[in-house]
Amino acid sequence: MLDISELSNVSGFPASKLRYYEEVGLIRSAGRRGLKRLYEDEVKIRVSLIALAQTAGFSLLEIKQMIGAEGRPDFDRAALAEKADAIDMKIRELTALRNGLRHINNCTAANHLDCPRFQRIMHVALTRNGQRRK
Amino acid sequence: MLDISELSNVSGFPASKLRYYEEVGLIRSAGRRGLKRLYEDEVKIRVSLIALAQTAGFSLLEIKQMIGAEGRPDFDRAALAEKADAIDMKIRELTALRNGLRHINNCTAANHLDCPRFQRIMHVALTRNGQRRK
DNA sequence: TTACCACTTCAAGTCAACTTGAGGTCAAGG
DNA sequence: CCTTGACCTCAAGTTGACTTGAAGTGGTAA
Repeated sequence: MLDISELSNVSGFPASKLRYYEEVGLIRSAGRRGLKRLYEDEVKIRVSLIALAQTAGFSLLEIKQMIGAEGRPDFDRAALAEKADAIDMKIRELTALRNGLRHINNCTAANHLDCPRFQRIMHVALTRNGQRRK
Repeated sequence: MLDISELSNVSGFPASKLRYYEEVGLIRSAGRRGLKRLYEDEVKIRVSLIALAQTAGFSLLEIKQMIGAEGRPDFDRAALAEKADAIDMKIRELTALRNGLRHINNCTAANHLDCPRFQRIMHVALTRNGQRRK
């Protein structure tokens, strides 16, 4: 059991953020000492996961679908598989983007974006683009 | 040369978004016919790149550092290399996250987040977390 | 027992990234 | 020449993800 300042210290998240996450149901406190929140150790991992998923560009709502909202009510396997697939896609896109940037960095073409080599590198990522838009 | 509705069609972005991107300097119109914007073909790739980088979780400001703001003023190689490295990191984290989710999906442990196998999968991504926080 | 102070709540403020709406303009077709 | 409609500008509104500030509370040390 740790209180909010301890969790704040190990996670690097300000207390306000942790309270906010609790409010929206991403984490939960196991109880109170007086009016002060007490968190289980598990929460540390949850918070790390949240940070991780966020840098990956997922919204708090999407993250909720991944790591679950309330305490236990078993994960939605279908949603989870879907998210995993979405991440797979993102990885492929990011890989293309990274390769594209690295290519630009030692490409001599006048206009990098028009460079056919660049466009070939990015091809997979760029062409799927029209379809992705809702 | 294409006008804003054509660009909107091929990119899937509403015209308002394209005007906004122009306002903040992510794209630019090559001129006007009357008061209507005209875009060069290059812009299509730029817009795709923006979409791509956005799903990867980069802010418009960061994207500006990758694909450049104005017309030409050569890319900042250092910044570009840095971004490529950041993407590399993200790829590693996403890979861990994906593997973690897939593991959860056929793990029988009561509390998935406490499952040692899960934690080992996520280890790389989770431990770097405290350091990442500014 | 009282004072301290780290916590609490709740409302309001902030910032990025857009969207919406009102009112204006101008090239093209009739 | 005149209307039409797709574009324009600019201000204000929206949403997600928080932060900030004012006012309250209650274990703990003195």
